Amino acid sequence: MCGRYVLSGTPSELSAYFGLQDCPDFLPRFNIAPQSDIPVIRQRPEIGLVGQIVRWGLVPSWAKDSSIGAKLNNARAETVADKPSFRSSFTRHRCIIPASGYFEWQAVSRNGKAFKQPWYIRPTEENAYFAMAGLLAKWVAPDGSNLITACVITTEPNGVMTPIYDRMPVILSGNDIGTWLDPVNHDRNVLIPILKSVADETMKAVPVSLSVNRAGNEGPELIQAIELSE
DNA sequence: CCAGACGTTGTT
DNA sequence: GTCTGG
DNA sequence: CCAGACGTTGTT
DNA sequence: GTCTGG
Repeated sequence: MCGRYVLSGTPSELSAYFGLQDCPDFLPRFNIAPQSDIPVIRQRPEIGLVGQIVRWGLVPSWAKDSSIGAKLNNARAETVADKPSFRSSFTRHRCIIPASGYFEWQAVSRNGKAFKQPWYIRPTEENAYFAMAGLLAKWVAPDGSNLITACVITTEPNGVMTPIYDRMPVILSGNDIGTWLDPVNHDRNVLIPILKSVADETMKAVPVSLSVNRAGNEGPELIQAIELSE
């Protein structure tokens, strides 16, 4: 899955990489947790690609209160087009969630004890970004205010992720990014097939320290590779 | 028909 | 809003 | 995702 | 065990 990630670049770097027409300000983050405000990329008709800050944790428009968002950090690619919580977002409100990399926890046994080893997964290419496939939803609070939220779509693991975990975020590349973001594209026969695990060569995984476990911790040391002891 | 759920993950 | 269960 | 709390009453 | 907060 994808429950913690990194976006360490600046708005101008992100704009240059993805060709954004506009991007709000944001700070570099090394430990982004669900319920955080995050930058996403969407396509505006007549304008092009733009950045926008939304909350991670999808709140569907029909929700009675926003608490359901705490559960909807991810959506499964296999069912996203059909589930009531995601269906309309899949048809109309797709986005890219840009990431410098993401974390995954590997269940291991060390000295006979269950233990979770965190890994950092980043693009093979330096200074590149992952374009994670995401969904958006707008929820209107009882007081009339709007809440825009997002979730990350997950799929089966590729060869890099299989030893670590049995799910991974959908990462789009090349033409698939434009196809996914095109707001007039409502064809599930086109959209569903691009939600596959990305090629092994595009990513590398390194083990990192347990510091990342605590969501309040921040800083580049969180993505520093460590030596694994037996 | 109305009522109630609507999700993923991991763990048992 | 829309689907499932009763 | 993981970490940490999980409660009421009354007093400061 | 389950929910909330980060």
